[in-house]
Amino acid sequence: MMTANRPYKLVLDRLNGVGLRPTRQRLGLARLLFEGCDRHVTAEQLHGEALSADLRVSLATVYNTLNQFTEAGLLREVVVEAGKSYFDTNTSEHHHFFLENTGRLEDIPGDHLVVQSLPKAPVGTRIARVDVIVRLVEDASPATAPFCD
Amino acid sequence: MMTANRPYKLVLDRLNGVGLRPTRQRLGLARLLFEGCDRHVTAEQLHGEALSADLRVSLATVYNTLNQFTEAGLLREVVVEAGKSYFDTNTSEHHHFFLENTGRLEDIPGDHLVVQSLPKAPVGTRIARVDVIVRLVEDASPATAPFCD
DNA sequence: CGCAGTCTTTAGAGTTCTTCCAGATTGTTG
DNA sequence: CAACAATCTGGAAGAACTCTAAAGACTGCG
Ligand SMILES: [Mn+2]
Ligand SMILES: [Mn+2]
Ligand SMILES: [Zn+2]
Ligand SMILES: [Zn+2]
Repeated sequence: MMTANRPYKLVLDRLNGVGLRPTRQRLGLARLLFEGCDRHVTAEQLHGEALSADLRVSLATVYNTLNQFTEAGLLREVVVEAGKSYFDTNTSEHHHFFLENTGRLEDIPGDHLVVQSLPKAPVGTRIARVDVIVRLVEDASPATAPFCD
Repeated sequence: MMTANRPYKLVLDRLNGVGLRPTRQRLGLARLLFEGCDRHVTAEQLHGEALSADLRVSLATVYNTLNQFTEAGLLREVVVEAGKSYFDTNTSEHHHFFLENTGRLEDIPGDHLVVQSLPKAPVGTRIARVDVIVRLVEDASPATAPFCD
């Protein structure tokens, strides 16, 4: 669209950086994932985007690629609903809003949310990750009188 | 084992309280769920327990019952892994440890954990629930050499 | 009681999401 | 460019549910 080579180079470096062979499919998927702003996608979604972008790739390869990228630390998997995985291009520590109506997953902006006084992990274990999911539902009345919390 | 009637009465009242007809299956499952301490079970697990306890019940009924109990507020569903639901007999507000190795889900004791400065929900939405999952992994090597990032 | 109407259970089929498989293709190395 | 391992692919398989249709269980009423 605006660029043809430079960004290619960037994702190429990223693949090389984690030791994944830069195949046509992986490069294409990586561009879809990493060339824009941060995203939260499902495998089906990404597969659809790939096909729209004329990147021929099977769904199995999309799953393989998402899992490989996750193992390599380029993505992070977020579980919000039984039976559906989201892959997050933002791998830094952060938490999520989940819009139950639409199924959209969004980052909670800034450093708003803080988890305090985490108990220590039981003996023999250590904390691998803390996930906070704030589940949102559509507000009942649209334009109502103000409402005191 | 130790009691035969009294506890039956308790779960019976509980079913009546939420307007669910006290069938053999629902009573049996309710006893397994509510007569001991708080639990976090999957449908398959509970089905296995039911069979062991000589309660003949199909897996479909276990799913139906868990979903009905959840709708009725007797249980709460917790999602920790894509493709697997846990049902929690503790319906009060609390958070969880998830032991990734064993697949066990446990309550975080006391009021240890606090989520602070939750951002306000985006317009048109309201917060339905906040889930915190602390993922634990088996502690690797106890004393390893330090490692610079 | 005895039957009707309604709710519940069930086996098995269907769905959805994801992984596996085995043969074909591609990327890399020399 | 040949050789070989890594990768890709469509379709089959798997896992976790959900639905369907028919049989069975409760309940209220006569
Ligand atoms: Mn995965
Ligand atoms: Mn459910
Ligand atoms: Zn995110
Ligand atoms: Zn719990």
